[in-house]
Amino acid sequence: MNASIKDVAKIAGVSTATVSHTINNTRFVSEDIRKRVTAAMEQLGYQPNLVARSLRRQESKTIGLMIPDISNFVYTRVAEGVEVKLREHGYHVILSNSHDKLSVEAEMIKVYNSLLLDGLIMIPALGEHSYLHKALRGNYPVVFVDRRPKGFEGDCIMLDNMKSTYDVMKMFIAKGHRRIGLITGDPQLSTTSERIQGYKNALREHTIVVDESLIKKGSFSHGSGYDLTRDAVKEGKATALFFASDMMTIGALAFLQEQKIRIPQDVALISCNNFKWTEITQPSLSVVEQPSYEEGQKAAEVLLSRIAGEGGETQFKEYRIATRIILRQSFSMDES
Amino acid sequence: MNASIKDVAKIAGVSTATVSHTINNTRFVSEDIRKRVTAAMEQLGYQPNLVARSLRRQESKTIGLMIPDISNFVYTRVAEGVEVKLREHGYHVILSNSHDKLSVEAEMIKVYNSLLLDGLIMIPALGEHSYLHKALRGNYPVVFVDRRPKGFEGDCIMLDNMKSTYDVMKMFIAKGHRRIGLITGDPQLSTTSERIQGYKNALREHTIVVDESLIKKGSFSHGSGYDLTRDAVKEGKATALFFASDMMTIGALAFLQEQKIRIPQDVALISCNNFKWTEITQPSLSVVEQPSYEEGQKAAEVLLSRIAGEGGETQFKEYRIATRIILRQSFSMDES
DNA sequence: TTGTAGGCGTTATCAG
DNA sequence: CTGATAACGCCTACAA
Repeated sequence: MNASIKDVAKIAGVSTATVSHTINNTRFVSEDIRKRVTAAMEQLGYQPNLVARSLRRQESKTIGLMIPDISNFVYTRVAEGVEVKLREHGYHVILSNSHDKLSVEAEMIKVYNSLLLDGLIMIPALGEHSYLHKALRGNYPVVFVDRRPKGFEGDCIMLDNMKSTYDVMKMFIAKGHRRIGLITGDPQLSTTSERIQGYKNALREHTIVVDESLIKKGSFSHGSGYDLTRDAVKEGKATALFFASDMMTIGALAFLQEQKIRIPQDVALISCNNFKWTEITQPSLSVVEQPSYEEGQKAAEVLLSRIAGEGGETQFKEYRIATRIILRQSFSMDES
Repeated sequence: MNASIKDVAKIAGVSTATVSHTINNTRFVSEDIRKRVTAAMEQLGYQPNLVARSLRRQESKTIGLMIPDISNFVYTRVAEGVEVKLREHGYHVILSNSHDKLSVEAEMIKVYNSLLLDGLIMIPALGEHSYLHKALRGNYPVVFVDRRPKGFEGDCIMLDNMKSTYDVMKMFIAKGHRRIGLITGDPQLSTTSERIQGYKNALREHTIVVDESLIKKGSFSHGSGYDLTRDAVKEGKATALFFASDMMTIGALAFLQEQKIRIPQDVALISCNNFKWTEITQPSLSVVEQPSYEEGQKAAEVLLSRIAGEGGETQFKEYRIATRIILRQSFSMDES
C-alpha cells in the first residue's frame, strides 16, 4: 500500500492540511514545518495519489488523444507532437485508436467523459460527427487535427492540402503534363475534398478540361494504390500522378514496375510524406513533406490555451500548416 | 456538470446503494426497481465516474504502456497489439514515450505509481534497470516486451533474435559467403547481444573465424547504417550484410547506390522488418519478418493473467515469438 | 501560522 | 430485498 497524506501528517506531527499546502505551495508554511514535512515525505517515498486529486479537483491533468490508426506513421507523428508538448506542461496522454471507425470513436468518447479529462485532441474517424453534439457535454475543450469533422464545429489544425495539391499540379503542368491523375483517399475526408479543389483550380487556371475519371478515390492502402494507378494509366492515359498517401504510392510502384512503365519518362510521380525510404527507391521519389509533428504540437498548444480559458471567445479557429514540395527523380530526371 | 449516482437515486426514488448494485449486478434487484433505475440513468445520460470508482475500488482498469519511440513502426505495432487485446477486456491504455531515455522512463514510472494502474507493459529504455527495484512498489504487475531489462527480473516477451540471426547466417553461408557483416544496434540491448550470439554460433559451426570488425554496433538510424555499411564493405570486404533495423538498411542502400555497388552481386543484403516498401526497392529486399503486433498481444495476455492473480507463482516466464525469413532479390537474384 | 472537517462520486459493510 | 453510512485520498473553506 502506498503512503497517504495522513501517514505523512502523522510522522511530521502536523495536520493533513499543512501537508497538502506544503506540497502545493498554496499557503505559507514555516520553514521548520516545511522541513519536517518534506523529511516525512522522503522517508515514506510519498507521492500524492493522482486519482484522489483528480476527484477532488475535478481535473486530471490528462488529455485524451484519438487517432484513426496507431500503426500509421503520419498519425503517430501527430501523436508524438502532442505528447511532447503536453508533457512539457505536466499533462499526460491517454491514447486511443479509433481504427477509423465511428463506433469505436463514440465508445471511447463515453469513457473519456467519465475520466475527468481536461481536454481532447482527435483526428476524427471516417463519417458524420454530428453525434458529438450529444456525446460531448462541454466538460472539456476539444481540438481536431489533420481532418475537419463533418457536422461539428471546433478548433481545427490542418495541413494546407488545397494549396499543396495546387502547387504540385502547377509543377506538373509547367513540365508539359496535361493528363494528370489524382490518386486520393475517401471522398468523405476533408483532406480529399480539399485536394480535389486544389487540383481543379490549377487545371482550370490553365484551361485544362478536368477529366473526372482522372480523379481516383480509394482507401489509403497498397491495393487501392495499385488498382487506381492501373486505371489512371491504362484507361486514363495519365502521364503524371499525385498520391495522397505513401501506402498508395507503394502500390503504384508495384504496378508500374510490373508493367515496366518507366518513371518519370512514361509517368511522373509525386507522393505524400517525406519518409526516409522515398530517397532510396529507384528513381527516388518526389514528395510533399507533411509536417505532422508540427500539427500535433500546434494542436496541443491550442488545447492548452483553451484549457487556460483563453477561449472565452466561443469563436473557433482554423489553423493551417504549410507543406513543402521536394523534387526528386520521379518528377524529372533533371532532379538530383 | 455530469449527473452523479445521487441524482439517479433521487429520480428513481431509491438509495445510491441500489443504483450502484444495479449498475454492477452485484446483488439482487427487483425487476421494478431495476426498470426505474435504468430509466433514470437513461434520462440523465448517466455514466459512472471512473475516477471516483478507481479511488474506491483501488483499481483503474487502466494499464500503462511505455515505448522508447512513438514514431517507430515496430514499437507502435507492439502498442497496437497491446491496445487491441486490452480493449477487448475493458482496459484502457496510458501511453508514454520514454524517448529511449532512462530519466524520462523513471519520471513516468512515478506518475504511473500515482494513478492506481492495474499493470504496466514496457519496452525498457537503453540502460540499467535495477532502479526499478525501488521505483516499482509491487502495486501492479509489470511485463517487459521486445527487450530484456538489465538488472531487473520480470515476465518478458521477445522475438527469437538469436535464432533468426543464426538462420540468416546459415543462408548466407550456404550461398558461399564467408565475410558477413552484422549491422546492429546498441550493445547494451538484449536484442543486440542475442543477435551477436546467433551470428557467432552460425559461423563457428562452419569453422569460419569470427572477425570482430565485421560486427558493427551503432544506433538504429539512417546515418549509422550508412557509416557502418561503408566500414563493413570498404574495410571489412564484406560480401553479405544483415541489418538489425530498417532505418539502418535505408542508410546502407544510400551508400551502396552512391558507390554503385551492386546488390546482390557485390553485396547481398537481408534486413529486418517486412515493411511494404521493402518490396518495391530495386532490387527488392530480403527481410526477417518481426511479428511485433503479436509481441504486443502476448504481452497483454501475460499481463492480464498476472492481474487475474494467476501469477501466484512468483516464477517469471520468458516467451519467444518466432520470426520468419522472406527471401527476395537482395539475397540472390534467383528469388522472385 | 496551523488545524478541523466536509465533500468530490463510488462501493461495500452493515443493518433492517 | 433495500437503505444508511463509512471510506478511498485529497483539497479547501472556515475556524482557531
